[in-house]
Amino acid sequence: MASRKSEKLIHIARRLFETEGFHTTGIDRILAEAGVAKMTLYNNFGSKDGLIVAVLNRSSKDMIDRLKKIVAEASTDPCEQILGVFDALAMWFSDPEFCGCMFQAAVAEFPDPQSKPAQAARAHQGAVADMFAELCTNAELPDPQALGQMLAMIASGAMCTARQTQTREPADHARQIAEILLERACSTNFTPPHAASSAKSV
Amino acid sequence: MASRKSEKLIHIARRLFETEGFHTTGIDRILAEAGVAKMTLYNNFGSKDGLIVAVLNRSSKDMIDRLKKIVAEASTDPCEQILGVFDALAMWFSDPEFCGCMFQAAVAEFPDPQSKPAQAARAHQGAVADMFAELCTNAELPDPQALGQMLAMIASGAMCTARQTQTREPADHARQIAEILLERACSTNFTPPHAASSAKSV
DNA sequence: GATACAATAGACCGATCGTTCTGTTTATTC
DNA sequence: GAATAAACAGAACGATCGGTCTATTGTATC
Repeated sequence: MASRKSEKLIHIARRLFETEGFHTTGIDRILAEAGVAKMTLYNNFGSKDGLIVAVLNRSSKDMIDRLKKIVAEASTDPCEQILGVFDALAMWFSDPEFCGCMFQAAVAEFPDPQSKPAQAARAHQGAVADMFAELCTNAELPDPQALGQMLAMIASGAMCTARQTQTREPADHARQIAEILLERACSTNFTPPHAASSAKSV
Repeated sequence: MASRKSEKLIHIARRLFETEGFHTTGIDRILAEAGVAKMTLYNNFGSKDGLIVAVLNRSSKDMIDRLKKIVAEASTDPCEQILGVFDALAMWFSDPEFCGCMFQAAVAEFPDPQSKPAQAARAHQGAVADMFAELCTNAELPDPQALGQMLAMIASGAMCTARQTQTREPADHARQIAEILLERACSTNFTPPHAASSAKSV
């Protein structure tokens, strides 16, 4: 279990699914590039859909882990950390190999909301929103849950627009919007996070 | 040309592509539901890809025309009109038959940026941004071009998140963000459109 | 060295896909 | 009513797909 072969399959399949789509990428293509026999795939994942789900789950975990790490290394200030996510997006979009968010593609290719890939995409969107919400909580911002969802939505819009327009601009726009949003949230009704010594209201 | 049969094909194909995807929807299925012969499709559109492009172009035109109409009927105030777009999104998401934005799906299913469907999607995103920019110009907001792109990006994020989460919340969040953005844009460095008589800065 | 098990290559299957071809029917125009 | 062209139904094509089956090879453990 978790053999070297199935790891290789996940790794190769992820790259192919990302760059060429789920339906258009045939099983034979994955097997050839991974140098793995067909039966190994079916013994480990049961079906192509099984492999797809495995790839999605792995990708979600990897992406969020990596984001948290980048963000933690970027700054100790919670608000700066939130903006760091959008800086990471900008770097991602600048990569010539950038080809959009896998999970948005998964939802598009598997329209049935009950399908496993759609569920995985839904879970991923939730995980991203939760990550943002956690950072908002750290920043002592009001209503971190809603704010987290908004930030995740802005990030989604940036990813999808970057894919459509083939530019990195959306990341910068998204960062600006996030800045404005955080500024507003800070000044509304809670203690400003940057002036930590001030008295709490009421 | 523009015969009743090819209109029927576009109409039926649009619905099927929307609800079940481009690749998973077979030609035979479209023909059966449209009650059209196979050769009629190939005589009118040349290929399945030709039909897909025709559907995308038609959808883009329809969607933007309809949006402009809704917005014009909603209010005469340019800022209110901008927010009206997000109200329209909210209504769209509430429709139980809502299944996401066709153009996002097209980009996902046709990863090659040079492909015709990808180009159509890029053109559509540009058209939406232009529409927002025009409204921003009417509202005498600063840098309407960039603002238009931001608003289009927020709308994209809402559509994509609504699809993933199967909720209408994203539309409300998007509207809130748009409000904040407009508020900021009004008060920054230009003459506030609502208090037209105030002195210009500097 | 024998046993057990995983992984191999590759033929094979049924189904489906987009597309082409054939021959017939319908509608339009003179 | 004849002529032209469009739309029709449906068989057939080659290709590809996901998945199964078989028989062989390598590699551990006892």
